Amino acid sequence: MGRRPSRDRATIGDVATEAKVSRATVSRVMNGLATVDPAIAERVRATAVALDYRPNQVARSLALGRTQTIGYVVPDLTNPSFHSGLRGLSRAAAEQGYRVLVADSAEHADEEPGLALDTRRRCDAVVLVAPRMSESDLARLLPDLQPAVLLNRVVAGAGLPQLDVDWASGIRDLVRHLSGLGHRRIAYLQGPVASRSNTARELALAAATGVEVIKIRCGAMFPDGHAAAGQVLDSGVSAVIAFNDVVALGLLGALHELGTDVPGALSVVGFDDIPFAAYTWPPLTTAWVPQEEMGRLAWQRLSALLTPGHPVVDDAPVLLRPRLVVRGSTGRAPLRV
Amino acid sequence: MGRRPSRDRATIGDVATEAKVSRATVSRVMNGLATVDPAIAERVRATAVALDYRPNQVARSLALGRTQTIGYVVPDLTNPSFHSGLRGLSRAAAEQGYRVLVADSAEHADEEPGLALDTRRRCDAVVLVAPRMSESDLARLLPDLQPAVLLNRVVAGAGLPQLDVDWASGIRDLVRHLSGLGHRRIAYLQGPVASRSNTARELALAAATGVEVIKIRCGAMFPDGHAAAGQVLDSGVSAVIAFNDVVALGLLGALHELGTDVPGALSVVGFDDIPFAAYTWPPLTTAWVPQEEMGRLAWQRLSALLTPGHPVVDDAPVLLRPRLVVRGSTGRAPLRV
DNA sequence: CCTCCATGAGTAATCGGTTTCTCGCGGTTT
DNA sequence: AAACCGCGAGAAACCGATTACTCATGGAGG
Repeated sequence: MGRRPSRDRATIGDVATEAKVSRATVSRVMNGLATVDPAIAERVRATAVALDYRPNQVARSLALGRTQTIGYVVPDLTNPSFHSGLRGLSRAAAEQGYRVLVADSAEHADEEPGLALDTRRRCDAVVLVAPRMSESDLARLLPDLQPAVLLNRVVAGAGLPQLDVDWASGIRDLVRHLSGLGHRRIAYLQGPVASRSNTARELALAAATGVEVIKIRCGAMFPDGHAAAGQVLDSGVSAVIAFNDVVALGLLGALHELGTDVPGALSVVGFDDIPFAAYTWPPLTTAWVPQEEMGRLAWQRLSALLTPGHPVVDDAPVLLRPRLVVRGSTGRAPLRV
Repeated sequence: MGRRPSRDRATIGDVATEAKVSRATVSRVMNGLATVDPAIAERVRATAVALDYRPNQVARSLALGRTQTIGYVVPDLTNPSFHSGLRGLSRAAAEQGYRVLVADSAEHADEEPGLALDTRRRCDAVVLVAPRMSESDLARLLPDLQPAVLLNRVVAGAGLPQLDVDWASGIRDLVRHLSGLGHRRIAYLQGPVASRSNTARELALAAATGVEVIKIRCGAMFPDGHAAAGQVLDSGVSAVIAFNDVVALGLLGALHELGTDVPGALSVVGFDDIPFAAYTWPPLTTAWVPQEEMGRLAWQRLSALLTPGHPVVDDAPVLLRPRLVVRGSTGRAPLRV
C-alpha cells in the first residue's frame, strides 16, 4: 500500500464526499466536461476551492497514459550552446502544457544510453543531444527511445526526426570570408575527436579549395583554446577557425596575453555565435547557429509525434544553415615575404 | 479507462504471467527484496529481460508517493548565472536517483507563482529562484510549495531552507580592492530595480566609507552594460562596479569601441565570475560566486527534507561568501587634478 | 397514457505498480 | 507426535486519477 508522502492533500475522493457527488463527477467538473448540471458543477468547484484541492498529476498521468513531460538529454548543461536550445524547447513546450526534464550525462558518453532510457521512462518523449555517442550505441538505443528527436546529429535510416546544423555550409562561409580577406594558410582548432560535428567541420575544410588548412588538436572548452595559442602562432598561419566560440574566446584571451594583434597579425573566427561573442574584444566573427530555433523545431516535431494520428515520420534530416556574422576579429591577411 | 499510449510495453502483469508467479513477486524481484527464492528470482529476471520489461515509472511514483523528481524554477534559463546552479543541482540529485524538471518563467514575475505551483505538483520538491517576485506573492506561495528551497533570496520566517549569496561581503571586497588602488569615485551600474540582490548590493555600497558611489540605472544583460558606457564616462569616475559580469562585459565591449583604456583610464569589476570572465580582455576582476556549490547545497537541503524523519527545518538562511578574483580589468586610479 | 430517447450522474474497471496480510509448507523444539 | 516458528509467495487492497457502462429521470412524441 502506498503511504501519504507529505502533509495530507485533498484527493478527488475527499472532494467527492464533501460535495456529495461521485469521483467521476468531480473529475468531469475539473476537466470541464459539459455533461454536468451547472448547479452541481458550481458546488464541486466551490468544494474544491474550499479544500484547496489540486489534482494529483502523477495519478492523472497514469490514467491518461501521458506525463506531459519531455526529456532533454545533453552531455553538459554548462555548455552555452545547449542553453539556447533548452530555452527554445522549454518555452515552446510550455505553450502546450508540456514540461522539460533535463538530464546531464556529465560528458560520460558510455552512460548516455542508460541515462536516455531512464529519462525516457519518465517522459512522453525525448530530445537527444549526444554528439559523442558511438554509432552502434546510438543505433541500439534509438528504437527504445521513441518518440524522440535527434539533435545536432544525423543517423541514416533512424526513423525519427533529426535536426542538425549544416556545419559544412557554415565552414564554407567562414573559409570564403577568410580567403576573401587574403588568408591562404588557416589553422583549424579541432573539437573533441569523437564529436560528430567536428568530423563534419573537418570534412568541409578538406573540401575547401584555395586555402591550406593546418589542423591542431584542441577541444571544446576555454582552456583548450587558451592552451592552443602557442601552436597556432608556431604554425605560421594568418587565420584560425576555432571549433566553436568558446574555444575561440579561450584563444583570444591567450593571444592578448601574448600581445598578438587580432586581427592585425592573426584573424580568429568561432562557431555558434554565443551571446558573449558580440562583446569580446575584438568582437568575434563567427557563424551564427539558430539554437533556440532548433529547440522550437524539436518541440514541433515531438508535438507532431505525440498527437494521436502521428503522421509518417519524416526521416530526412533538417539542416539548419548557420549565418556568417562578421565582426572585428577578422581582417586582411598581413603581407608576407 | 486509460489507453495504451505507445506501442505495447510489457507490464509487470505480463512478466508475472510469463514467469508463472504473482505480480507481487515480480515487484519484489525488481526491487531486490531478499525474500524471494533465488531460483524464482532468476526466472523472473530472465523473463523480464526476454520481454524487455521496464517498470513504468509513473505507476511506481503513484504507488510510492514520490516521483524522484525535483523542480528548478528560474526567471530565464539563458542567464549564465543559473547554469552552474542547475548543473550542481542536477548532478547532486542524480547521484541519489533524482531528476530535475526545469521551469522558465520567461521573466514574467507575475506568472511565477502559478508556474511554481504547477511544477511542484509534478515533483517531490522545488528549488525556487525568483529574484523579482513580490514579497507578498512569495509569502503566499511558499507554504504551498514545500518542501522547497529558496535560492538567491531570503525571506524572514519562511520556514524553509534558504541559500543566498552574501552580496554585501562581495561588494565590500570589491570596494576595498578598488579603494586600495586609489579609487575614490566609483560608479555602480544598477541591476533590475525589483531585484532583491540588487537591493542588497546597493545597501552595501551605501555603507561603504571612503569612496563616493554614483549610481547609474542599468540592467542585467549585455546590452544594458553596453548602453551605459556613455553615462559612465560622463560621470567622471575612475572605476565601475557592474551589477554582474554580463553587464561588465557589455560595458567592456562598449569601452573598447570608444577607445577607453581599461584599466588605465577606468577600472571595471563585475560580479559572479561566470566562466567567460577569465577570458575577456582584459580579464575581468570580479567576485566569484559559488553557484554550482549552491546547487549542490540546495539538493542537500532538499534531500534532508525528503527523507522520512525530516528534521526540523533550519530557518536561518545560509549565506555563501563570494571571493574576490583579481584579474586585469582593475588597476591604480589615474592621477587627477 | 405509454414508449422512446436524451441527459446527467453513479458504478466499477482500469492504468501499473507496491505492500500488507494471510497462509501453506517444512524444519525445530519439547 | 503435537505445537511452534520462520520463510516464501500469493491474494488483495491501495495510490489517485479517468472513463466505459449502466441506470434513473423527465420531457417529447405517438
